[in-house]
Amino acid sequence: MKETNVMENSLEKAHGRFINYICSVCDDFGLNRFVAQLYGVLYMSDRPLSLDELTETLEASKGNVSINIRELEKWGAVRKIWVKGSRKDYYEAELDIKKIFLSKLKSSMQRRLGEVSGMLDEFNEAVSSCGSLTEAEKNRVRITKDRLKRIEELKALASTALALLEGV
Amino acid sequence: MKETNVMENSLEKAHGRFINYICSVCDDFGLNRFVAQLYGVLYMSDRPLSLDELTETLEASKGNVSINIRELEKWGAVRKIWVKGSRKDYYEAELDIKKIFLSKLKSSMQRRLGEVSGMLDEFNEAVSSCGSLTEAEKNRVRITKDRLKRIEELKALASTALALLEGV
DNA sequence: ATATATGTTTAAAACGTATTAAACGATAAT
DNA sequence: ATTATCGTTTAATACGTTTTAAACATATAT
Repeated sequence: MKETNVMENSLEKAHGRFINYICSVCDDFGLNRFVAQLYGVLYMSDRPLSLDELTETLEASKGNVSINIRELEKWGAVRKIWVKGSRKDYYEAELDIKKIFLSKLKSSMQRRLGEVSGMLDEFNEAVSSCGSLTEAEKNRVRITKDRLKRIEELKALASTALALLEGV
Repeated sequence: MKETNVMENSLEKAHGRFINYICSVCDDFGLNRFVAQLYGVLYMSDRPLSLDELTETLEASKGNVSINIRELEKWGAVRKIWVKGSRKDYYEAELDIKKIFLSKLKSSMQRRLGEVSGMLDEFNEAVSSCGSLTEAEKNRVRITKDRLKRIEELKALASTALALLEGV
């Protein structure tokens, strides 16, 4: 056996382990494992790969590759590359994982903060629009107000945390 | 219609919206929606609730409640409360959501960092244990080394970020 | 113009996870 | 001791998501 085969094999094995790793990170965030596999292959590749090559490497249908590579594109995790003399689409990985992560975090955070604001408004309206109450009812309102305050604080905290992370 | 019913209804509606909200946050992190519902009900409750009450409120089977409430307990998101004169288990929510989030983040981060270390070791071994290579092979090794360096940096970054978050 | 190469869409199948109902075990009340 | 009350476990089911294969659309080469 040639020595270079040893390298190929052990490198391949390590690449496989890397892909497994980011798959399980994807699991943690409720993301499709296949996008992780796509990204992993591209991240470790020394050149842009075509859909065909990805289909072959990952032994998946081209429909599956097509759908999920565009998902990655939306996140800015991969980008389409034009290759001279070829009609195919080629993709390469964005190598700055922190950038990908933060941009995704930022956009979802913004949506979330908006949702929380709407929710808090609804709560405040519900709480403020009530007149004479029994003791038990007063207690429920008191508790709800306390929870509102906590969520309000949490919301502020989330903004701060995001700003901090961007600065790291 | 009594004015207090208005309060009950609008409060209930707002609580429902809150639960929907944290359900969708759970989705973002790949968590079971039902744990969010359980937590939401307890978070908004003015007293500890029994498994029976949770079963009834959420119209779920007691097996389901049993399994998922223990999941929440593991995360420190709810705690069991002893109620005098009752044989039932009662639960109340941990109200400090930041604390729950960080403790979960911390433990999973620690596991992850360990995994990354193991992975990097494997890579370094694979890369270093190869002698004479063709030009193409040299290139693959060069790329792999570059990716290793990036992951290494990311790992350090993650530690820093976690420490920062804890300080917020 | 036609055929070929490519990426996308879609309806059906495969798959994994969540949920249930029922059996079970343990504890406390009678 | 027996019965009633709880919580847990488990095997089967329901459910949603992912994946596929095939039809489709589009563009390029011949």
